[in-house]
Order: sequence, then structure tokens, then C-alpha cells
Amino acid sequence: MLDERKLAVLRAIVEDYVSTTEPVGSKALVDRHGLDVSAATIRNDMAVLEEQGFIAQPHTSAGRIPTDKGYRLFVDRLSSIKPMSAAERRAIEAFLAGAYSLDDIVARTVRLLAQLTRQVAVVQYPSLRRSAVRHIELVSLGPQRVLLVLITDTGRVEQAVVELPDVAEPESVAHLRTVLNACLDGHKLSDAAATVVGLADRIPVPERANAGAVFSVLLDSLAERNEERVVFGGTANLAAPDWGKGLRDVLEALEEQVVLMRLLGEAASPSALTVRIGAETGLQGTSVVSAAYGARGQAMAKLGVLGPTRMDYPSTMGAVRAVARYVGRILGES
Amino acid sequence: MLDERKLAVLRAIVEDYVSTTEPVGSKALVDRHGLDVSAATIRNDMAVLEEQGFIAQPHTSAGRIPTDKGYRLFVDRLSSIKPMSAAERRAIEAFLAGAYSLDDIVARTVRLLAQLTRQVAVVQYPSLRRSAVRHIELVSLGPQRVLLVLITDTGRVEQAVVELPDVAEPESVAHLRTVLNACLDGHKLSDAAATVVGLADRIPVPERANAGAVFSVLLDSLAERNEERVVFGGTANLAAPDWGKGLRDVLEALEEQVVLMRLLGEAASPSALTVRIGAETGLQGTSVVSAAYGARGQAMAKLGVLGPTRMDYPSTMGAVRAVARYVGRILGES
DNA sequence: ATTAGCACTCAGAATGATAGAGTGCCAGGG
DNA sequence: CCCTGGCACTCTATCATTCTGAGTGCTAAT
Repeated sequence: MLDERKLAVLRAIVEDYVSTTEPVGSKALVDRHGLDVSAATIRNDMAVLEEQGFIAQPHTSAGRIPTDKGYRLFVDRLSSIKPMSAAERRAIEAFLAGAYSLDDIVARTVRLLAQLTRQVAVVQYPSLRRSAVRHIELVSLGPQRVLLVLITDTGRVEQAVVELPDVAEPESVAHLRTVLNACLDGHKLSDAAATVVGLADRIPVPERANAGAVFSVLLDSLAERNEERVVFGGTANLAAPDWGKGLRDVLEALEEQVVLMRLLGEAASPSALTVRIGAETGLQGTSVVSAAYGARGQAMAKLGVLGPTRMDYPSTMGAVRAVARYVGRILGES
Repeated sequence: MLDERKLAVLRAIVEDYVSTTEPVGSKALVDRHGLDVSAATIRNDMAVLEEQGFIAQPHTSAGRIPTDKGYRLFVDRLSSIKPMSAAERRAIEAFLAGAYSLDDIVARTVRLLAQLTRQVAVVQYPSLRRSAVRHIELVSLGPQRVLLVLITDTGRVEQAVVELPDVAEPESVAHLRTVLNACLDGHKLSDAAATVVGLADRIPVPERANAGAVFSVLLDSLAERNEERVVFGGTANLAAPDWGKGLRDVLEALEEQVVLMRLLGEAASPSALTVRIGAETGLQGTSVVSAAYGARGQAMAKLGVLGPTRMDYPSTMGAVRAVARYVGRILGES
């Protein structure tokens, strides 16, 4: 159906179109690429490719541009990820190594990705569920209010105010803290639910209601919240006059955590790249290249970039993969 | 020089131009506003206003549009801040009241401001210097590493990893924590510097180096960092086809903390509005309306919105003032 | 299967004519 | 002295028209 040359033609069309932003015609193709056939032959091939839906013509007398389906084929079978140069790798490493907190790591990652790809970068915070509790702190804020602070082994600090059902004496708060730390220290939050069940017995009855409130915040609120935290940057790269009309949609999507999460896609194994093209993202003319990242081979969250459908996929994929790896490594160290 | 009517003409021009985005001519003016004079008279007035630099003509046969100087005069003398309606005030209050942490308050404030004004909202985190220490926590992360957690009376939790010069035993860390809490609890960070000086005496000599490291991070790093934290949102409102070319500049400015800080301007007394117009902001075609906010009459940080020079100043100023007040109030309660 | 040649299509630039919005200025009237 | 009606003038925006060139699809020949 699609012989070797037709694939080469498609590849050439994608590459040319990506670099020039202009529909590419048969003549230009034979000139710029080493195809040893005439323009007419290419035209026949292009007619076939168009019939199959890989390329399209904006209007009758124009060259061809790839369709979403064309990009799909290009990404899946016609291109290979472009590895980062040694210099780039060093730069990535140096840039991330300077981070002093999880917030900082995430912030730097966003900047890095945006700079490297010249596109919008999106980074999800590492999940708390998979990380272990290092310390839990309770601080009285008032008679029926405590501040719950959770410190994990990835260096993350999470906080939440808990409204207590009953008045709590300072001693009972202190006691609760001791119990919590004794039981949860070193455990993963994902296992904590099981641990906590047996915990209630150890709390004196009058304090159980309060303890329950703290537990539920700890498990639901804190752990959940983080999974939904997504940060983005590099929006200045949207100003390139692409998109045009869709720009508003993109900006709106970026501000909706939920949409952003969906864009990053389902979890996958670390460093495995996901590429969603055009309509697949729900945003017209937009593609998303994403990867899972995490320490020690465990996927903890996702990160990626969002750009116009006509982006340089090999380079972008190379950058995303490299950054995902280095972030995972940094996270593993801290 | 500028009689009553000329000022009215300027006001009318600003209002019309803001609502239509189109140069306004003498005819349209007399029609839409209750000016009891003829178009010719208005033309004469406009000629004067133009000569003085308050309005300008895009081209010969077009109407007039306000210049930066014109907007300035309008804001300073020709308009009054439009108060929020009761319904809007209730909405603001309800929206902010649901917040459960400082992060959340700030995030909600940004969304609120962006929605109310349909522009880009910018909010600076409340300064730590002015808030009092409620609790300090030190957690060992390794032999020469501790995690410093600072909890303030505004409910903010700040964290930083401190690299210690010497190896620290768990007991010495615990001791340091006790001393820190005893001395700083209830004190403001801005006074902490003085307090800390006398503190060194109470620390055994072998631990002094470590204590010093913790102090300096506490004072410099934590307190400073926060003052530079600025959050923005509502960028989707940039997609309105204004700006055109300057859009990239605006987006870039938004991603640069430093620039953003400068845009918010110098500190002022709470609820006092600052309006910077056009060139005054350093961003062509862009204006910034900002206000200081803080609990109990103390200015703690600034917030504002950024929009096209031709924005609805009275409404925007009303929204910014209202939000600044309510945020201050919420902050005062927690 | 490939190629050269040719007629055909169509977007975009260039041109020119037109309409209309808005101005500036002047002379007359309160 | 200020206001007003009238009028000539100046542009821009718009539309229709033309022209050009890039690019195609088809066909007949290799």
C-alpha cells in the first residue's frame, strides 16, 4: 500500500513543513531532498498519500501539509527520538542540581523544559501516595483547629488546617502527634489507610472524633490534593503567531488543573513517551508530548510539553525524555 | 486652560473608546452623551485637547483616542472608583471564605481577580517579615542535613533544607529546636534578627556553627524568598485580540518574578490604589492597577491586575480595591 | 513504473475606483 | 467672545478587478 518511497515523501513533507510552516509542493521536495525521481512521480505519490488521509491541501493550488494522521505515522514509524547533545545534558544536570526544595525542583523543571523546547511546559507534582512519611507535625491554631504538617522522604512538606469536631487540649494534640508519628513514620501514604484502621483503638474515646478528623484530612485531602497539582510555564512561546484563534482555548486549558491533568495522560512507565496529536488532545492544532518520571524506576507523576501540531517531534521528544530522566534521578537522591 | 466642558469631552472620549475600541469622532460624541453643543464645538475642544497631548488621531480622517496622558487625567480627576454591587461583594466573600490554607487563599484570589476584571491577575504572597512565628520545626534528613519548617500566625508554612557545617546528633537538633521555639515563638521575623544575636550564648560551643547555619537560612532565605513570590492567572484574557504584538512581551514579563514585582510597584498603605498607565509600566499598551493588602491595617504585600491601557478603570479599580480588602480581612481572621 | 508536457485552478498581491467618516476652518449670529 | 452651520478636504477602509505564479492532475510517451 505505502511503499518505501511514499513513506520517505511523507517524512520529507513533515520535516519541510515543520521547518518552514508553509505547504510544501512536489518541486520543492525533489530539490531539497535527495529523491532521485521527478516531480511528477512525487505528485502521484502525494495523490495516494492524500487519498489515504496522511496529507491535505489547504486549497487547490497549494502544496500539501500533513494531517494529524500523517504526523501520527511520522512519529510512530518515520522518525527517531533525537538524543540531547552532551552539552545539553550537562546543562540540564547543572540546572536541576541547584534546586533546594521540591517546589524549586518543579519550578526549575518547568523553566528548563520550556527553554529547551521553546514551548509550553507542564509538570505535575510528584504523587504523595508513593512517598513515605518522614514526619508529621500538629500545631494548635486554636481550640478547635490544628495545623497538620506532613513531611515526606522526597522532601515535600504539605500542610492543611484541620477543623476539629471537639475542643482539644494541648496534651491531647501532643498525644495524637506522638501516636501518628509512631505508627506512620516510614510508611507509605498508600499503605497508611490500612495502618490507620487499627490506630483508633489506641486513642482514648473522647479524642477519637478529633483523631478521625485529622486522619481523614491526612489521607484524603493531603494525598489527593497533590496529585492534582500541575504547574506550567513558557507561555510566552505561545505568542509565536501560530495557533491564531485557538490560543484562547490553550490558555484556558492551561489554567484548568483538570484539563491539564487529562492532557498529560494516563500514567506509564518512567521515560516512556506519550505523544498525542491534534484532535487526540482535545485542543485543535495542539500536540502534547509527555512522559512519566519518578525516582528508582517508580512512576510518580508526569511531565511534558504542549505545542503546535506542527512541532519538531524528534527534538521535543528527546528533550522531554532527557528532562524526565534527570528529574527522576534528582528526586531519587534527595 | 481646560474648562469644564473640555474635561467632559475627554471623559466621554475615554469612556466611548474603552467600550468600543474604536476612535471616537465629534459627531458620535454629541449623539451618545448629553452634550448640549454642536459637533463643531466639540471639534474645537478636541483640537485643544490634542494640542495638549491628551488625545491623538491614529490618522487624519479618524476620530480621537486617548493618550497615556489622557488616561492619566481621566483616572486622577475625571472618574471615580466604581464600587462593587452587593451581590458581587457577597460573591467575593463567599469565594474567599472557603480557603483552607494560605496557598489556597492566594490561588483563589488570583482566580477571583481574573474573573472579576476579565484581565490578568497578579498576587504577591504576604511577606513573612511582618508575621509572627507560631512554630519552628527541625527534622533530621541526614547527618549534616535538616529540614527547617517555619509556621507563622498567618497560617503560612515555609520549608527549606539546611546543610550543616558539622555532623549533628539528633539530641542537638532537638535542643536547637527547643531553643529556637522558646526564643522566637510569638516574635515577628522582622525583629528576629535582634533576638537571634543574644541566642548564640545559649548554644553550646560545638553546636554553634550548626545553629548559625539554621539561623541564617531562617532569616535570609525563608523570609526573603517569600517576598519575591508572585503568582498570576487569567492569562486567557490576553487572547482578546488587543495587544497584538506586545503579547509576547506581556507573557514574558509575567514569567519573570522580578519584572512582576516591579509592576506591582512600591508598597503603599492598604487599599490605596496605584494605577500605572502605558509607558509607566514599561510595557507598551499595558496598564497595571494594584493595591497593597494586609491584615489589621498593615500592608503585607501587593496585588493587582494587568490589562490593556484602554481598560475600564473605574470598574477595575473597584474590583481590585474590594478584593484587597477582603483578602486582608480573611488573612486577619486565620 | 516513470517522466515530460500542458492545461487548469486558485490564493494572494497589485491596482484603481468609491464611499464615508471625520476633520479644519470660516463666516455669521447670539 | 463663544458657539454654530456649512463646506471643502483628507484619509482609510472596502470592494471589484486584474494579474501572476505556484502547484496540481491528467495524458501520452518512454
